[in-house]
Amino acid sequence: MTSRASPLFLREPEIRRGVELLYFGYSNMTRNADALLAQYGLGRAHQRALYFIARQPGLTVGELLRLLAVTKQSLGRVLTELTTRELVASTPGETDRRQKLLRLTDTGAALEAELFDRLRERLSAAYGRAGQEAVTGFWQVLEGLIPPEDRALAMDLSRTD
Amino acid sequence: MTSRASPLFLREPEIRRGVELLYFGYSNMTRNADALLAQYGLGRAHQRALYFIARQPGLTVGELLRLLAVTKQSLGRVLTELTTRELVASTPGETDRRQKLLRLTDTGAALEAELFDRLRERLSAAYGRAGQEAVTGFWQVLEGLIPPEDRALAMDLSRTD
DNA sequence: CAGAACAGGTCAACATGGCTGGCCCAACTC
DNA sequence: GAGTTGGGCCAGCCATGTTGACCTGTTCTG
Repeated sequence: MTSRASPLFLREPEIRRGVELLYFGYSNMTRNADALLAQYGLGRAHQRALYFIARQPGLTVGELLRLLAVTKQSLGRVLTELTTRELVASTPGETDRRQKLLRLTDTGAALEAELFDRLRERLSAAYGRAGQEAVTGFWQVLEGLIPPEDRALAMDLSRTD
Repeated sequence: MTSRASPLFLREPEIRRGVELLYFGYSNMTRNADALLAQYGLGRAHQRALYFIARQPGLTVGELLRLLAVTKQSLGRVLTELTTRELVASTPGETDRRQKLLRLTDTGAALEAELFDRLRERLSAAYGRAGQEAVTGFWQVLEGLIPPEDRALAMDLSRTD
């Protein structure tokens, strides 16, 4: 079809390679935290919530919903458990008191740090092997995978870094 | 701790950025095929099986198990459905007749192509925006996320490209 | 100020896709 | 002939996603 006119790196084998690497890379990074999660009797859904609350303390339930792109129901379950176990706490919004501003408790923060270490372990090894330039490319491609309308949301997490 | 001595791109904000982009990028790419899968009444597990069978026709059940890193039980369910719906077929191995060499039927291949198009849509847009150099970096980092002992397995898929 | 819109919580019910453990057959290996 | 291996399949469990309905309280708006 159009492949004759496309640059080499846009042809099927190169796309397939990306699909596979993305699959394997993502799986392996996340799998690395599973053993730890199991010790605490938590699942990946809990980890994701902890992660984003750690990343942006004071975010609202609605914001977290948009980030995770799951239903209120799914998130609710996870959030209730995390709150019951005193890993997450919340305070009413200041300007809008309907909102709940989420944050980690000390225990929650400690656990999140431990979980993050498992991710870091993998990712920083990969960064180190590949080098700064490669890391930049890695970011660029991944950023392009996010639909434009969602991009700001995701990028905002790095706002204050 | 050691962060003072590390190159800038190995510090926490850069690692966090990678974690997030990997999460959002992976989610968005795969989500793009969901509507199509739903039309056929299939799930992501089916797509993954179809994908790898398309990628390496004639691979055995055991090889597929290793690639997907799930249990025999989980894969079995998926494979039975795909076979019943005549999307996947198999022939006994030539040297070892216990093995089943998996391949897609014509219908299966057509469906896989359609599914792959959804992935390609996203990924090639991202590749195009980022450029050849970035794509190389993207590959390098992701490759480093795969534990060394599994790397050969994953890389073998690109053998014949 | 009344009513609509919104943030969040919760219920019941269901689907998907992981998992374990056990047990089976047929084929290959020694 | 005995043990190992490739694959299949049973029952049952768990985590996490979904829908749709409905409730409370807060905020916004005419």
